[in-house]
Amino acid sequence: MGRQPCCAKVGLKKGPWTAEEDQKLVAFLLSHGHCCWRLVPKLAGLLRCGKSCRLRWTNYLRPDLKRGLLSDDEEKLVIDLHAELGNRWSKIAARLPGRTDNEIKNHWNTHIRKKLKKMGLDPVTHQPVVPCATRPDDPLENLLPDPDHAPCDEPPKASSQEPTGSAHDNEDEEAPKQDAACSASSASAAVSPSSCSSSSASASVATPGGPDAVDWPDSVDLFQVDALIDMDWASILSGSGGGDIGVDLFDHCSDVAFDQEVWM
DNA sequence: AAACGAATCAACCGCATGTCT
DNA sequence: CAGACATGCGGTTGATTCGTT
Repeated sequence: MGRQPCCAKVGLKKGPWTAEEDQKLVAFLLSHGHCCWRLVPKLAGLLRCGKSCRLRWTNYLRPDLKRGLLSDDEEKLVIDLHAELGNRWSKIAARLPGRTDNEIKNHWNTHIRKKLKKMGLDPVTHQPVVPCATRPDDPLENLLPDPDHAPCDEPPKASSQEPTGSAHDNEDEEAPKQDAACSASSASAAVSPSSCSSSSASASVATPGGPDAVDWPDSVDLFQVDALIDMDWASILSGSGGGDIGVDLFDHCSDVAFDQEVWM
């Protein structure tokens, strides 16, 4: 049997999220945390699949997200970590509190890669680029002005990505638990550890961020969010009797001065 | 001011992995 | 142990924004 698609695709919305959808999702997650993402859209009253909700929360709505360009220090760290870990964006993001794997991946592809190339470094191996002329077997590529697409710029994957299994096996041991707990790729982890959420959250609030930065009100207590994430879902669901969870989704939002207008 | 191309980034897709029964 | 299912991850796409002509 093939696996079920992540959601019954029929009737589910795709594409950019509206402010109203964001509001529903945030209100729901702040009130109840999440148990299984598949149920979140249903319970929050969203016509989205759980995957989409998770992604939206992880990459955009989480209260501890920093917004805006990576600082020089962060960029340096990303480069170092990439040299160490390869394209393991989630692992890299885990070492940068308040940053998401998607954000780092995008930043890498749009900014850092170019920078490294300008510096004459191979963005994959982090070694000085070997001139294509040394590869006479591919005359067509040698004509390309942009090394981006030249094969000589793309060494065998194994050279930079860890040899299958090895790095994968080690990385979790190498990464301190604390850092892992700050993982940007896990919504629950992202808001739960007090050590990182408190620091990164304050940073995110303080950071001017991009124009569309999610401006979380100071009154959002991330420790409280932490607790919410770990709520007793069994009881919530058993009392829900299906779609109706018996809780006003926006009930708790007065506490956090929830205002989507302000965010956007 | 309009048209065009490049750059950016949010979101999607499919596969991998972990967990449960 | 195998199959089903949920979640996580990395690659890719496409809409939007920005800069240049």
